[in-house]
Amino acid sequence: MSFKTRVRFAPSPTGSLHIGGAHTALFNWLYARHTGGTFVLRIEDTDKERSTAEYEQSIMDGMRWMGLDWDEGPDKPGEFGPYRQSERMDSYTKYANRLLDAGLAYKDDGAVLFKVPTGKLVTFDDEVYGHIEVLSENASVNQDGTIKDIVILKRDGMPTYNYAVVIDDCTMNINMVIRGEDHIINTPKQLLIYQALGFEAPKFAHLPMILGKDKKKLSKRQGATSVFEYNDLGYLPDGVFNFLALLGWSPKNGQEIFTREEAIKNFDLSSVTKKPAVLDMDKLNHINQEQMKIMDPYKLLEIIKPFWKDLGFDISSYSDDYLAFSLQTMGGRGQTTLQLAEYSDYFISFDAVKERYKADDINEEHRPVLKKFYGELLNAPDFTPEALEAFTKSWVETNESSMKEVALPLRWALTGRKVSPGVFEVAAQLGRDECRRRLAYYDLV
RNA sequence: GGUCCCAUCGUCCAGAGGCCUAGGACACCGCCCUUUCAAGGCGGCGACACGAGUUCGAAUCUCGUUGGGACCGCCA
Repeated sequence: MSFKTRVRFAPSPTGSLHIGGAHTALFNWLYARHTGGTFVLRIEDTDKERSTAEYEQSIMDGMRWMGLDWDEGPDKPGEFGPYRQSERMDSYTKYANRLLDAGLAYKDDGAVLFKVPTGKLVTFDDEVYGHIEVLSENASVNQDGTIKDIVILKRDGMPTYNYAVVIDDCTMNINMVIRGEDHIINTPKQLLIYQALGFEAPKFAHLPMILGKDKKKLSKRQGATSVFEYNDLGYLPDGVFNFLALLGWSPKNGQEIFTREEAIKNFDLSSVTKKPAVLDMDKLNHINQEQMKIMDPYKLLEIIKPFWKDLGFDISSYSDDYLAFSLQTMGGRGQTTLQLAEYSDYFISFDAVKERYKADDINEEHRPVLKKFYGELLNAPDFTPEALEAFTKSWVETNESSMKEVALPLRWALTGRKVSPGVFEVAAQLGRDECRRRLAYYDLV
């Protein structure tokens, strides 16, 4: 018997895709891909006031940015569509009538309410949290503790969340519901509706919350809002992906830096943790850096290009080969794409160097020595890092100089920075002519 | 207040009764390499919330306490 997994990510288009939503979407995606199942994107736009088409678009763009593709959704018709709740009104009224006819629901002020039964023990076995049971009269209560019947159709005719999810998950054949832990408390209410309708409930897997530094639930105001902000801050989709995957989960083999393929292969719902996780930007930085290291240099280049442009650099005269190798030469320095773009600016702009470095630290007594050395260095037969370094080492020895004395000023003249990759690697990448130009500008050759 | 959930280094995770004088990663600190570190190497600091049980033996099981979180909308 073949059983195909069907999971869904069901955001409401009342805001962009934020980090918590991305986390939930990611785990659904991982589960679907790991099991070879189907990942459905359903838009829960029953709040007519706050839902917008722009947010819906933004959420989808955010998911695409993260590399989370869905198999069925508003833009990808499938046999269980439509995929916006606002377009599924027929089923909501149909089942509401069924409940009404059975005497399990009633109308009040134009709304339809589901009558919460008493004395029933509602239980379910969460894939992450284990066995959970709640007395039906405790499933939905007012602030004062009295039973509160569940509104299923609002006065405006739209279904409420707890009702629409049940109808949709059921009619869309969703068999595994993976969502945030904040919904664990809603599950008994939904289960009551499943039972009243005679539906078979899906399995549930709740995910631990992601908390801010203050250990409070991440709100729209707190921390970054949309995942796109992470892009602007310099984070790779792969970095955010890897980082988020590690919040509440870790592969059995202990690997921390992994590709999407590895994550899919190793993903396992049973090893998801229950404890809420605090978002740690330091860790994100580190993972992002590691992801930049293993990323294909030409792909990384395409991501870096816009940052260089934003920084005001014109890179049109450089080949992709030169640019990509320049990034390679950076040797893993920089934690974000933004930093990488900044740190590597001397490969694409001498103006940036000139702005930073005025050569006023050059001791005039030493200038002749430097000129002599750089003059010879520029004429080195082989302009490779190894050859340049070997040449320099022997030169400082025979001329009673030191590496520090000649290499440090060279770094300053070439990069305008105190810190850089090995200066001979930088020189080789810049090329003989460019090195000559820069040294000449500072009157060092 | 009520209901539900959670509880291992500052943070993220390992740990599913003896392998734990609790392991890894990030951060932090120190050392090393080197022409520099924003790269690399090595090391250090640092936790089982508390109390009762159960057991020959508990971070792991049970109960309680404490602490934290979520939810209590005709929002989702």
